[in-house]
Amino acid sequence: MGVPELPEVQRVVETLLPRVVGRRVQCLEIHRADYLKPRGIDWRRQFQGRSIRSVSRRAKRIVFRLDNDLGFFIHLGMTGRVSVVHVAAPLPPHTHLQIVFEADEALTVVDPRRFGNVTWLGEAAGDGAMGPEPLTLRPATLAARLAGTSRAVKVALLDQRLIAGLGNIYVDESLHRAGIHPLCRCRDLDPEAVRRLNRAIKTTLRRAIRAGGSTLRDYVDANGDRGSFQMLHRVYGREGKPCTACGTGITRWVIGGRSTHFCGICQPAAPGE
DNA sequence: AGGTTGACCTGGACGC
DNA sequence: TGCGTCCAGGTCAACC
Repeated sequence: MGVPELPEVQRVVETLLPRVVGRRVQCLEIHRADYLKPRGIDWRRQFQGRSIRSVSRRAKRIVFRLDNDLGFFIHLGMTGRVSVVHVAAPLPPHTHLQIVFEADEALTVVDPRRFGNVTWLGEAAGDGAMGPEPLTLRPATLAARLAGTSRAVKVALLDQRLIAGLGNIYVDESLHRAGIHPLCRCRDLDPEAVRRLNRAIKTTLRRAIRAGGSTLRDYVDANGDRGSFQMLHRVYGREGKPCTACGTGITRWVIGGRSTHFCGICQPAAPGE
């Protein structure tokens, strides 16, 4: 499991950037055409004679712009990895795409479970349906978006249309830091709780980025380096272990079909739960 | 609208 | 050792 969420994707972008920006594309090696979306794009023609102008992050996407401003993104899904390797190196299993640059180095996309994809954007930004970025989210914006739904906060925070970039790990960690029970209904959160949540999300994500993300099994950045934020997890993956704040055993429930970890003392149930 | 469930995939963990 | 089963979660689709 790698589970690239916002912090992991941020690290991948930071480590990938110096290795690909400004480089001219020599050719594409497409090993699995159905990993590329949408169908019907002539990928080789789009990359003919082009170079990479920029690499950035939008939510969990790695967004590339070519020197003609047309773009594409890589979504790593759950087990996706990117690296820049010499084309003579043995091809790793589950390699779906290689973007070969001059000097025979290739941006290599590997994804065993193929939950990820590479998507052609063209001129579009492609993020119309996505919610705002958590790191720059203002409390009033979060409050307004939460007020529009009665779903459990755990479920809503995983919905990329509400906020884009959080996944299962960082939702659980953020809710614990904010002292909010995962089953709290969004529109029942008072302004003070929303402020705490907004701050908790940012603090959690910033610290995770600083620690290089969470490596549970096999997440690595574009340099092949592992993250260490899993050492700092307060609830995720810690069922039955003592809460770092109060010592109570961490509870694990399935909420919205997702494994959910919380402290029953530090994250009290809302009235009626 | 919100809820629930399953499908997509593979590899690793676990039980017998 | 070796097989079968379960589980992980990002996203989408189906259905109630």
